[in-house]
Amino acid sequence: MASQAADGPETAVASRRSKITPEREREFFDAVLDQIRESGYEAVTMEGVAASTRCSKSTLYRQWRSKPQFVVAALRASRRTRFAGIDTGSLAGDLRQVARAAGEWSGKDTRLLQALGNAILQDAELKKALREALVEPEVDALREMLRRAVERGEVAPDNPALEHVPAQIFGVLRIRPLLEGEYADPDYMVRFVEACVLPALGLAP
Amino acid sequence: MASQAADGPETAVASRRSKITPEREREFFDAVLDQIRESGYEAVTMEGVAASTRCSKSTLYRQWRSKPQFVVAALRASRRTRFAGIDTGSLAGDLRQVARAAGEWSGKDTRLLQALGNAILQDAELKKALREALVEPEVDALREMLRRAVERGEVAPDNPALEHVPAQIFGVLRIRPLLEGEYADPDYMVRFVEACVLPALGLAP
DNA sequence: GTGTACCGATACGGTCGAGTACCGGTACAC
DNA sequence: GTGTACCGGTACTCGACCGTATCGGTACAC
Repeated sequence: MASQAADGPETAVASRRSKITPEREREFFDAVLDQIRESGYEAVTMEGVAASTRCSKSTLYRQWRSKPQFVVAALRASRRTRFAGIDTGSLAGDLRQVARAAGEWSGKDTRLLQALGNAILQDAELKKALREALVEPEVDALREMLRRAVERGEVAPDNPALEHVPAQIFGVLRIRPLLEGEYADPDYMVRFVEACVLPALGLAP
Repeated sequence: MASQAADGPETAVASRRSKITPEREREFFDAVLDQIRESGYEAVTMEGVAASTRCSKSTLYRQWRSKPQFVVAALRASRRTRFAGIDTGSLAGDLRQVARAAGEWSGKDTRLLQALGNAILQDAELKKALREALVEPEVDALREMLRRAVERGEVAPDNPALEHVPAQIFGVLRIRPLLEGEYADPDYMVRFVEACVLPALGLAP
């Protein structure tokens, strides 16, 4: 936020005549997110990030006013849409692809979600950034798939399972480490979609 | 752990000739869990707990060696089985009861789970205590219901949705705050069970 | 070549909380 | 009544980390 200027689509920091290249900025962001995944939000220190990227603490504080703002910037810059673009022609096919993709990045993203744990309960800005980076783009993409399926007549528009598809998929991703001690992998996610999501939508596997 | 003796089924602290009654101990545990829910594990201080229960920090450190061990003891003492005892005669009835019960305590327990966030990634003892207190008893009770249903012939023993029922229910509980901004309530949970869990098991609502 | 402005390094002030030590008071045992 | 052992209160040590200040070095502009 502090690093975003309203003067064009160029990268954030370049507009402040900083010598930090976008690639260098990416290194900072990757480093802080990695450390969050490893040690949790509270345990991450600006000194640790500075050390691991071989820059000085001053540099980080010059670009971002505080630790929360730094992390928020890192999250915003990591916004991704991994489900967008999936369109196999059938809902079952789409959801299998979603399951595979979700299983691929489950370890990294679920861990990040978990490691930010109580931090997002305390910091509304952080929570918003997390939702916009990791959750909303994917939910939107899922809803778009479901809309297409309804349009094609694969699923009745009033099927009550429709609204729960995102919760089913993200919920299982999130909870599996706690239930079974390991992150959800692509095979597991495909089995889950075929065993639970598709039948609830009235689609035979 | 430090407060558990192997000399009988009596309460932990009494065996150490402490003047802390079990009721008083319960106050300590409730206080620390409440503060965790409110501020997160890292932000909870022994001083804060002592102040809110009008005891001294010394007392807490006399009974429990450190903050992690204190929290672990509080979790162990809060072990509950809210699903055990549900037996309506049909799986659909059982799962509706489960949904209602889960919706009731969802706010408190989901919040606790979230607030312990990254702490359980760092402290294996804490993670174990949390699983044993909040997760395993309920999962066991669920599995027992499903076993009875299979025995009654309501569900085919090889139905692939069987193994995913706990993940579906706990997953949705856990993820809803992030997706929709509010905890799952009993009505929502019942709708979810009827729209997704029962159909996947081949049971018409 | 000179100025400017950012870089890395380091040192510093301030805050906060874990865990310890010590104190006087008091309840209970015998 | 005397001893023992725990209680609450407070003061303390110690370490960690946020955020600031300062300084010499250096790349780029012109």
